[in-house]
Amino acid sequence: MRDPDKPQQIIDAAIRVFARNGYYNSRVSDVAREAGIAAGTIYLYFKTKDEILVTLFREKMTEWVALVRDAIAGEADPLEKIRRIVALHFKMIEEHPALAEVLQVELRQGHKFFRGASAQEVSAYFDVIADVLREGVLAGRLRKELPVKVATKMLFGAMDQLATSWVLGSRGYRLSEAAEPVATIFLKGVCADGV
Amino acid sequence: MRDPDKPQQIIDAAIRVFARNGYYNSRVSDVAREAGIAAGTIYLYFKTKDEILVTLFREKMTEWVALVRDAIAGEADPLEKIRRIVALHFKMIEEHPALAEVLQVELRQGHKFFRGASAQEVSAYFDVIADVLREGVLAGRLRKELPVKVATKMLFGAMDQLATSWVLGSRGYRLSEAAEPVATIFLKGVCADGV
Amino acid sequence: MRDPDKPQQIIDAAIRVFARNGYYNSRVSDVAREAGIAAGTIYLYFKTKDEILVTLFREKMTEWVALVRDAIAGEADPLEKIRRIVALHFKMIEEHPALAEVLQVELRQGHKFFRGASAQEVSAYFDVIADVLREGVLAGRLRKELPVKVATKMLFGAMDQLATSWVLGSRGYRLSEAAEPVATIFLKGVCADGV
Amino acid sequence: MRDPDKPQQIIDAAIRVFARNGYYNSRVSDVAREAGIAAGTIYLYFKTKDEILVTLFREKMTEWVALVRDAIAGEADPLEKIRRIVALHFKMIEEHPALAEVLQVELRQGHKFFRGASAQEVSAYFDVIADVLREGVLAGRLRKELPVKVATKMLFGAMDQLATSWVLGSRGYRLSEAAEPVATIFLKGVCADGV
DNA sequence: TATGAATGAGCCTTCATTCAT
DNA sequence: GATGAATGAAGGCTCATTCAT
Repeated sequence: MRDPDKPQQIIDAAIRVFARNGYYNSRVSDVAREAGIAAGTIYLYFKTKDEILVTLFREKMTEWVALVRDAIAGEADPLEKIRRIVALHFKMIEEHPALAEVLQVELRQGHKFFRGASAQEVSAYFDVIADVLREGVLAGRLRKELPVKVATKMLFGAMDQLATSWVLGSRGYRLSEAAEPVATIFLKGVCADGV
Repeated sequence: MRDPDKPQQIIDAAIRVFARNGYYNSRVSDVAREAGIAAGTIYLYFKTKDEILVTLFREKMTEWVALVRDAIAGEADPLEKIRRIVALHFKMIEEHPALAEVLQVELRQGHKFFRGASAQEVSAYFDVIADVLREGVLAGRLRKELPVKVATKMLFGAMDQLATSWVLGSRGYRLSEAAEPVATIFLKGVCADGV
Repeated sequence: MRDPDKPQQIIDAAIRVFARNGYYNSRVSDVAREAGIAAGTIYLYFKTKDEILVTLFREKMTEWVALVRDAIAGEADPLEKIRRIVALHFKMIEEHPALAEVLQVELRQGHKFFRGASAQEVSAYFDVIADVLREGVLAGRLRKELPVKVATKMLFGAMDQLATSWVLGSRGYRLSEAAEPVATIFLKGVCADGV
Repeated sequence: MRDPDKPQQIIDAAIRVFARNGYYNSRVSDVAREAGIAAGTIYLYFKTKDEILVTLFREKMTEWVALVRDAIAGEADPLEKIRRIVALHFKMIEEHPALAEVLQVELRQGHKFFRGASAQEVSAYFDVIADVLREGVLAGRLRKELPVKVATKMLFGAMDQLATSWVLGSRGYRLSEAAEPVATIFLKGVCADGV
């Protein structure tokens, strides 16, 4: 009989509130007010304030990774896959800036929560990228001796920084426009020489 | 304010404490204990807990930028300048992991403090990189139509992600070893075609 | 209020729960779960949590006193009556230790509830004892100048302490075995000299 | 530098507050106000609210037992010792009714705190009484086959009940007046026959 | 009548900051 | 200047009670 939509409503409210003020500067009662419920109600669905953040993080990251996987599933060309990942990454940030803000900031907080608690979800995204890169190497499209792990982090870091600048900045431009140059530069950097 | 070393001692203690527990999970009394002084003494040098963080951030970022500027001052080749920046970035992270942890995490916090409070210092580092890239473009070493701002963020993001992974991870390898591949991939990505 | 058994079920559940955790450390929902009903249902039969305790107390004390009265009704000898009271007191404790625990502890709480709320029921038990003692005095079996009120409290206190020790202790012996020595010592203490 | 009188002041305030409202109906801030300090200050001296109660209990019980031991130390006659214990017990209750109320009520709470936490202090008082009774038996003043443990609990229970009635009642008489009859009845009950 | 999700007042505890010494 | 005891506002969480179903 417990409302199955409540947890989602609470998480969505939390995303907005945490994005606005940061996790530590948000009160549980703020999240409740934003969700249009009483503070006590939150504790019917989450044991602690921390759990809201961890759940939020896991859920969204899992969705995100699934979405990316789907988006590249039908594509054969590894290079094109990379282009799609970058485009999708920026598109998602643009459409969910509040979520982006929370994930990016709190992901870095690292401490407590994400060391372990969500290492799985984060590394899943890294795996998606790394898999594509390995695929490209095997297909001869990327440099044979490419250090995949390093390149993976570079691509993620590059996307993440563009996203962060946009999210924390004035957003006076379309982030999506950066997708093509980012992909191009990265791919040029990792491509096999004769390609 | 007789003792001119106190503020520095406090900041150094704060770096260690904040790196260990994060800003919000650190108490002012923790910083005091780490610095070997009484909690009240901190308030002779800093007005609030926040001010410790802001001061810390500004000071260290300023030092950092000056260091980087110096390191590339004597070098004419823009490509080599980039290689030096990457190498120095990783070297500094490796030598001051606690500081790195604080800067990286809190830089992302963005909110309150760094929106404005330290935008100047951060953007100074971006400027260093962007200047080198523009130099490279003018010299014909980098692509003529290179979107410098994007490339700047990409390089910073790539370095920052490598650094973050290393800092928050088990540190079971030398971060410096990543400098060469990172620089190489990036430079390949931004180089003028015939180079 | 259709179901006439519910209040009783709730009270019985409350006895077990309160005995286990104490009144203040028991939740209404604990009592509900123990009774196999929903928390809200309790409020169909009791106005507040306090009322459960007061009702429980009154009901059980009334039963208790009636039982004691019955047990000594057919006995003519006042001394034998005292022996029976002691034996019965210990027997009841032994058979209903959970109830005993609740009554003894909460009886002492005194505050709020029992100052007045249940003074009647408690004093009824004292009255039973006092009546027997007065009877014994009149019959010349007990000391003529016996301070009946004091003696009443002494006997009750003695029984109660034996019971408490047993209830809160490891219960590694039969409380009933103490009935004879307790009665004997008390009666020796209050008997008329020549008897 | 920490004020060595504060813990005592807090405990004394707690005694008054707990006596007035009971432990569970008292707020830490009530104790603070009664002590004339800020609520937070209490936590400089006690880790939790529970600790106040436990400390209070231990400290007072230890003092109490020491006082009783001293009072009978100079007396040779076991019977007279009993008389002194009873007189002192009532005198102390009369002089410190708030303390008495707290000890008596919370002693019965049994749960959590006093099962073990203070078993030592309580049993020390029982030991004092039991020792005197054994002494009396050996001296031939009390019945040879007297069940000392039972008699000990009886005497304690009798005194405690008189005290409780007085403390929780209207106190319209002097509790000390009950000392003589209580001692007399008890001693008559346990005395060797020919005495 | 029975349910249990929802409510929100209430309380313990923490900790940045102050200030008397 | 340096100290650290004291302050008290703030917030996470609990749980008795209500009420829509």
